[in-house]
Amino acid sequence: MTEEQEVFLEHIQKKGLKRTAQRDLILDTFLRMEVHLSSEDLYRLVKQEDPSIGQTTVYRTLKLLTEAGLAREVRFGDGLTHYEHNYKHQHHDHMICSECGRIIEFFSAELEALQDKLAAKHHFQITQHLHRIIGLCAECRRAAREARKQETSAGTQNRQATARSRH
Amino acid sequence: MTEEQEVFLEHIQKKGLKRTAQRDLILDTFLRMEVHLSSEDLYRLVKQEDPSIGQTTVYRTLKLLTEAGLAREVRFGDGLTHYEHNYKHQHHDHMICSECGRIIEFFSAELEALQDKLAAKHHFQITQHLHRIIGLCAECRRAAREARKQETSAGTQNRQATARSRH
DNA sequence: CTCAATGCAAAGTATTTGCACGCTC
DNA sequence: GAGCGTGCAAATACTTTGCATTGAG
Repeated sequence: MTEEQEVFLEHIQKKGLKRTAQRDLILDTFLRMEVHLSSEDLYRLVKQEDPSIGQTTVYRTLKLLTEAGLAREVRFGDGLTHYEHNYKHQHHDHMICSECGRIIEFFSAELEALQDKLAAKHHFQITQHLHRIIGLCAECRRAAREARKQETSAGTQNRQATARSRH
Repeated sequence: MTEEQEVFLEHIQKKGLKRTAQRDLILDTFLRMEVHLSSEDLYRLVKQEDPSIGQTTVYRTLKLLTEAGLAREVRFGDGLTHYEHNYKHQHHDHMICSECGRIIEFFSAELEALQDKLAAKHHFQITQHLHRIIGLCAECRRAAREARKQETSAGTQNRQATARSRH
């Protein structure tokens, strides 16, 4: 019995809910994956193990895990709700490559501290935060550079620079 | 003719599109509002002026404004896409009160610089970023404190502390 | 034996798309 | 006049809800 499972059971009991095979399976599958999952992703995985399980149960269980503090909702702006671990996992934020979709996780104590300072200035009490940086990852930058080089050497006139607004 | 309108026209022309009364009206209405608007919000406003306008046109025009660099999409996690000004408006981020929904805009050069530093460390080229802090605003904190005081003075036993995980 | 949980289907929401007609350029 | 723009309705995509049945405590 892992610590997470204990946390889950405790939450279940405190709320007068029931332990079921489906919830156990969904939790285990969720715990096994170390990356962000959408409900859909998790549903597919869980279905491999128990094809009779319903999409709805996955949705409901993910909400439950979030309540229990085991998972945390993350929205990347693609319209899907993703979930990631939230129990004894150090908080981190994300850089998302708009070209290849790669997600880089990062953490900065300095950034967290600065954030606390900003919140204090506005007498704001932080519960949660979300920091998402979108751009090009190292690899896609290299690819873009190469493509540009090729084009130039091919003799075509230069197009407008590829710089974009930085927000 | 405001600068924004010129930017819009230029974009329209560059893409071989056409200027229409609807687009003008939507742009004007958008420019007049200084706060975040969802498509729905803007649709309602625009409809007051021209009841024959369609929801779809508002959606399409907002995409157009975003392309032209006049608007920027913001998702607050409520499932709606909001739009805010993006032309010659200093970039800012948001603190959102989970109690009353109030949105506090903030900007910190220090934070922006730190962010650039972190991106550089990962050889990441920033295009865009989103920083959202969720919690309680000053007013709702005060209200919560008062409520707690009342409860205590009423003689009921203390419940568990209201501290939440800070992520 | 009671009440919560499940799975299905249907409903909801937010947004996009197909299409016939209308209007810019 | 050619082709984009518009509004409507229908389609889509994700998530939630109603309900009868099943199952845990």
